[in-house]
Amino acid sequence: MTGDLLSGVTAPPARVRVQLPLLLPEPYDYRVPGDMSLVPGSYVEVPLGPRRLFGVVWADGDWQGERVEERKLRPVMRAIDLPPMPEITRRFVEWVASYTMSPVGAVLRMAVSVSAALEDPRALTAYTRGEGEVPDDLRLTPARKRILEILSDGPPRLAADVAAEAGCGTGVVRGLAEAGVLTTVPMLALPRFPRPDPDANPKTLSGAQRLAAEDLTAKVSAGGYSATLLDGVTGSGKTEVYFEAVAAALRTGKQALVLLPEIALSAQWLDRFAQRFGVRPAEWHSEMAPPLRRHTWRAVAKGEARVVVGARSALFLPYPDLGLIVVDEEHEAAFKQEDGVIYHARDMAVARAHLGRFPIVLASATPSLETLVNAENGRYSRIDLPSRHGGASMPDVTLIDMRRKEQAPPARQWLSPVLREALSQTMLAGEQGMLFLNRRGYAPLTLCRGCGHRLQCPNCTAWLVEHRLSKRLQCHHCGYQAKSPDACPECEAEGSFVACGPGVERVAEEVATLFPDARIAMMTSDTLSGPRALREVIEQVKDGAVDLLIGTQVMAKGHHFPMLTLVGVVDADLGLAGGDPRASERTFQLLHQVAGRAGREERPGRVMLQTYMPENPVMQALASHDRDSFLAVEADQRRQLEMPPFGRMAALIVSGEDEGAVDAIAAALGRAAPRDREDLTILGPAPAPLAILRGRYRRRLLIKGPKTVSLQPILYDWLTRVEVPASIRVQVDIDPYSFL
DNA sequence: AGCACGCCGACT
DNA sequence: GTCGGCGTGCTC
Repeated sequence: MTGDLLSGVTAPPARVRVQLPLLLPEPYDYRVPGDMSLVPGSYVEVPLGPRRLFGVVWADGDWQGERVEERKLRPVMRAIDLPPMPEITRRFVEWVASYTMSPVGAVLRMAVSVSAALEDPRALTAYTRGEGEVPDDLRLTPARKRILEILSDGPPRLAADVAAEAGCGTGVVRGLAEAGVLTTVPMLALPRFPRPDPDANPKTLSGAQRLAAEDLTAKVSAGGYSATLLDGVTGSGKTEVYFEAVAAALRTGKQALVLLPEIALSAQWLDRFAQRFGVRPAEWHSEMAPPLRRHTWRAVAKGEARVVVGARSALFLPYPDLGLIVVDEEHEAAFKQEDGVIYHARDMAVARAHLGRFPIVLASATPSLETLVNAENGRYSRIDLPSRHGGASMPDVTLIDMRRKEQAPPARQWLSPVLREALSQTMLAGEQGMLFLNRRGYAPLTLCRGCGHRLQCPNCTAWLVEHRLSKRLQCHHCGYQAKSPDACPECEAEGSFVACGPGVERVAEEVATLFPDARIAMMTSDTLSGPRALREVIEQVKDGAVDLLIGTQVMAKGHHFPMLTLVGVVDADLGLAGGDPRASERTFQLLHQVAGRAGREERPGRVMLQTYMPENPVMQALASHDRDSFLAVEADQRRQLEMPPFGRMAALIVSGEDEGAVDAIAAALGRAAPRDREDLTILGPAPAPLAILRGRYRRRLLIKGPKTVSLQPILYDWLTRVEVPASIRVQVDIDPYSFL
C-alpha cells in the first residue's frame, strides 16, 4: 500500500463496499478517510445507524452498480490491524451464500463468528480454588461440588471451560467466586499454538497404510485439487494414514484442517494427534469460551495456527494458506447444519478445496452413498484400507427375530432370552458386554392409564420423554423441561402414568434386576456432563471396573475396549420407520459403527441385533458383512427414483407462530410452484419432519429434479412469485438430509 | 441483528 | 385522554 501511495499511481479509493455480518442483500458503501489505506478483505469498524459494527471490505471502489449518494456515506471508523480476509475465503463465503441461497452477510457471520474476534484484546479472568473456606451455609449442589473438584488442583481455568466440564452454566462458577470459595486471577497463558512437528513421532505403518499414506502425501505435496475417499473399517488405521497427509501439508508450509462431527467428545483424537505431532492442534467448536474463540480465530488468521481440528464451523475460518482438508466420519449427519444458513459441511469442504486448489480427504468406515457414487464415477479417487487382521476380527452378527415367541422378551421387558443368556455368558467369562439403544430417557412416551392423555411438548410435535435419573420430563427437540407431574394434567388422576416403550434408563433398570451383581455403567449425553465424565467412564471400562455398558449414540464412537466382546442392539429397527429412503443408509451406518465395538484385538466378538424385520436388507447386510452389495441395491433404488445423489433435491421450509398464516403461505408457494416443467417434481406442502418446533409451525415443500438442472435459479424464481410477510420465514434447504 | 416508527387495548 | 404491545422497515 505504502508503495502505491508513494508512487502516486493508485490513489486510495474514496469509497469502499463493506460487507456486514447481517442479513443484508448487499454490501454497504463507506467513505475512506484520507489517511486510511484499505485493501479488499480489510477488516473495518463502521457505523450503522446508531451502532458500530465490524465488517469486511468486499471490493474496491470500482463497483459499477447503482451507487448510493455521496452525501449518505459515513466514514470508516477504523481499520483493524489484522491480515485481510484472504480472497479465497471471501470467494468461498460468496459461493456458499449463492449455493445455499442465503444472504452473503449471513455466511460472513459464520466466518467472523466471534463478534469479539475483532475487538481489542481484553484481560481474561480465570478461576482457581484459592484459600477461601467453604462457608457452612453454602449449599453444596452437585454442580458446585463438581466445580470444586475440577479446580481442586491444576492451573486456574476459564469459567466457560470449567462450566463445560462440570456440565453447568458459567453463572455457577461466578457465584462461587462471589461467595469467596473461588479466587479470580488474570489469565495470561492462552494457548500458544506451537507448530506441530511433522517428524515428531511418526508411527510405523502397515503395508496398506503406507501405500495409502504415500498416495495422499504425494497429492498434498503436489498441490492442486483432488478429492479422495479413504474407506476403511474401524481399526484399519485411517487416522494414522491421514495424519501423514497432515504431516505433508505441514512440510510444504500449508495449514491443514480436520473436520470432525463432534469435536467436544473427541479427547482421544486430540491425544493421538499430540502423540504424533508433539503438540495439540488448535481446536474450534461452538462450545468454546468466547475469549478462546477470539484468540484462536486470530491465530488462524495470522497463520500461527497450522493445524485446526474442528466442527463444521471451522470451515469458515480465514486461513491464509490452507493446503489440506480432512473430513473424518464423512457420512455423519452432524455435518449438516440445520438452522440459519443450511449447509452440509462435507460438501462445502469439497467446494473449499476446489476453490483453494488443494486436496481433500473424506474418511469413513461407512461412506455416504453420495461419496461412494462420486468415487465410483471417478469424480473422487478412492483408497481402500483393509482391516488390519484380515477379516478375522469381524464380529459374528446374529439377528434375533423378535416376532418368534421363544425369542420375545416377557411383557414390559425388552431383552430377548437369547440376548440375556449371551450377556450372562459374557460376564461369566470375565468379559464385558454393551447394550445399545439410541433413545435417551426412561421411555419415549408416557401416557395416563385413566384417560389416555399423552405427555406432549408444548412447543413441538414431540412427546415429552421421562428422565427418571433427573426426575424430569424433557423435550429432545427444543430443550423444554418440566418436573414430572404427580397427577395427570387432563383427568387429574394420581399416579396413573404408564411408560410406553424402552429408553436406555429403562433397559438399565431391567439389566440391574436381571444381573444384580453386575457393575453397570450408563453412557448417554445425559449422564456424561462433559469430556471429563466421558473419559472417566472410558477409563473405568478399560480398567475392567464395569461389566456392562448401556448407552446411546455417544457410545458408538471409536473407543477401544479390549475386553468388550458382546454388543446387543435393543431395537435395531429404530430409525427405519417412516419410509425415508435415507433411513436405511443411516441405520446401516449407525449399527455398523456400534457393531464395530465388539471384539477387537485377539478376542472375537459377537453382535446381536433384536429386530422385528430380520429380512430387511439393512439387517441382512449387517449379518452377512456385505456392505457393498447392500449399498449397491440402495444406490439402484435411488437411481430409479432419481433421488440424490442421482438427482437434485431442495426443500422449502415455511415456519411461523401462526399456524393459519403458515398454511396459507405454504399453500401459496404450492400454487406458485413451477409445475409446467416435466423434469421437476414438486411435493407438498406437508408438515415438516417436526411439524411444530420451538413453538413455530413448520410446513415443507420438496422439489426434485435431474442432476443436470441447477435448482437455485428455479427456486429463486419460485420464491419471488410469492409475497411472504415478515412474520413467516421461508428457509431453503438445498440437498435436504431427509427425503420425506 | 438492533432500533425507531406506527397503529390498536388497559390504565392514571 | 395517554402508555405500551410488537409488526414493519431501514441502516451506506
